[in-house]
Amino acid sequence: MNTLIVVLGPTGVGKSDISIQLANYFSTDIISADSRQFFRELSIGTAVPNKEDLKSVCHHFIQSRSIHDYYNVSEYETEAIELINQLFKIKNPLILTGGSMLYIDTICKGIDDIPTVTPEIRTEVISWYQENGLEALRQRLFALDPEYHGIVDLNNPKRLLHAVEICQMTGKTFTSFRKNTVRERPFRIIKIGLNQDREILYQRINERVGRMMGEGLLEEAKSVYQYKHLNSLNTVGYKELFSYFDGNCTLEEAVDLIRRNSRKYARKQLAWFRRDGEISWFEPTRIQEIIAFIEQKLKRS
RNA sequence: GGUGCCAUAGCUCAGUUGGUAGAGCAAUGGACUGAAAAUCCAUGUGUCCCUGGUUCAAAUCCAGGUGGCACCA
Repeated sequence: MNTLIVVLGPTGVGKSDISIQLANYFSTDIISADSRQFFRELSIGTAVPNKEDLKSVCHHFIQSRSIHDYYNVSEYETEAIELINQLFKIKNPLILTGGSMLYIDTICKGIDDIPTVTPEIRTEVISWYQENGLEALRQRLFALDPEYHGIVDLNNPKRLLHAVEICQMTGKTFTSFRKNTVRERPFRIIKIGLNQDREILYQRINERVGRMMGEGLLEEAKSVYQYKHLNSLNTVGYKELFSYFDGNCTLEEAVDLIRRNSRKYARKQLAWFRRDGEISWFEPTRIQEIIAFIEQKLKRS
């Protein structure tokens, strides 16, 4: 049976390094599950692997899109699963790595079939919300889909907006699309989680931000500043610098904020991964242990 | 050496006329189905610098001490 090795962990823990070592060891490719490394205009701030690494190991879904493209997790699922199935014809195991929790879960378990919202509907619902406010949005959802209204976080506008969009567009309830069915994949999945002492992780994150600045993150952010409204640029490392360009803070404050938001992101990732009982955790320095663990699992099939 | 100001949460500081303390930041936990590096929710016991004194009651008033800052010698 084919095997997908999923390498996951908080930002800055060293997923890329480990993945590249594993890819070399197993002579295979890496598929990215990183919702920001997709974008070719962003490389320093998203910490894409360096050129030599990209040359030595074949990476997929790295810088394959533009920040101007609309993209979502469902499209990613379709494309990535198709690619994985293709690659399994010639390579096994394959490696999936990245920090985007929802994207990883989508590859492992699938996601319900919900229609993609058209730009017209999205614009309409958002502007309606901006005019009428959160309470009105809640009421609109209650009228369209009382069941979802009962379970959704009523303080979270994005959740409410999406449900309303779907109801509005399809004439059906959002609930009717939410089946929560786990899709069986035709391959086995081994989840390798990387984590380390919180203090060391934070130190690594802080240092990495400094390194990014040294590599020219400021210039990179400047080059996309005019598109700052794009969702793809609502990203740690960029939004803080945009705020500096707007004159809302000093450069030093912006860089501090990047560090802080990166740390928060790491914590959020860990919170998500904590719920997943299928992950085997390792220190990022223990590459030999990780290889031995995988070898043992592979042998058992 | 003299005078003045300051000392409260990891940090920066609030604390009104005495009634045993609370903001921001940091930190931490949680949620999560097509915007996910997004979005949302929750969490504050700390010798109120120390020792005495006044008082029913002191972070708050008084005295002394210690440390810091400023100014004058």
